[in-house]
Amino acid sequence: MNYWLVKQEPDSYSFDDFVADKRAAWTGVRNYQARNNLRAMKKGDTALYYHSNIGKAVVGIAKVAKEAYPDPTAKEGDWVAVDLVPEKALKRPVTLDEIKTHKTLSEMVLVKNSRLSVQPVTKAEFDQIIALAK
DNA sequence: GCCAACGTTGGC
DNA sequence: GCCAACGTTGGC
Repeated sequence: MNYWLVKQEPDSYSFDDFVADKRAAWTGVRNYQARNNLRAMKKGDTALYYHSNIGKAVVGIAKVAKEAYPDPTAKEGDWVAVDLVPEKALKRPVTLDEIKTHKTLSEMVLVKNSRLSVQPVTKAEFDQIIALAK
């Protein structure tokens, strides 16, 4: 089981929207690194849901419901999408500020390469985020 | 709203 | 194949 972090601007698709939909096709990724991460996702993997720009916090947890398939929104090029389902909202969002101040989390891709929209997360990082959310 | 960081594009 | 120019992202 692997851990991931997906990023979304709450203005365009918040975690609440996601929960209301019960399932989302994660389409529109047009970055090679992010695409490779999508490809590496396995059904049942866990992903943190991060709100960029507004909030700047991890707000929820999602599960991979369907592994990578060709992105239907891509007219050309070799792009993929996955399907995600919401698992649960965190009791308390874990903000980017907090993440930066924690030693275990300061090496996260989120901090090092903030622009990557689909990123791997280590188990240690994941566990720490969950602990902080309580 | 600004701007730094990064990725992509295109001229050479 | 290099690198300058450009566009986009996202933190501030």
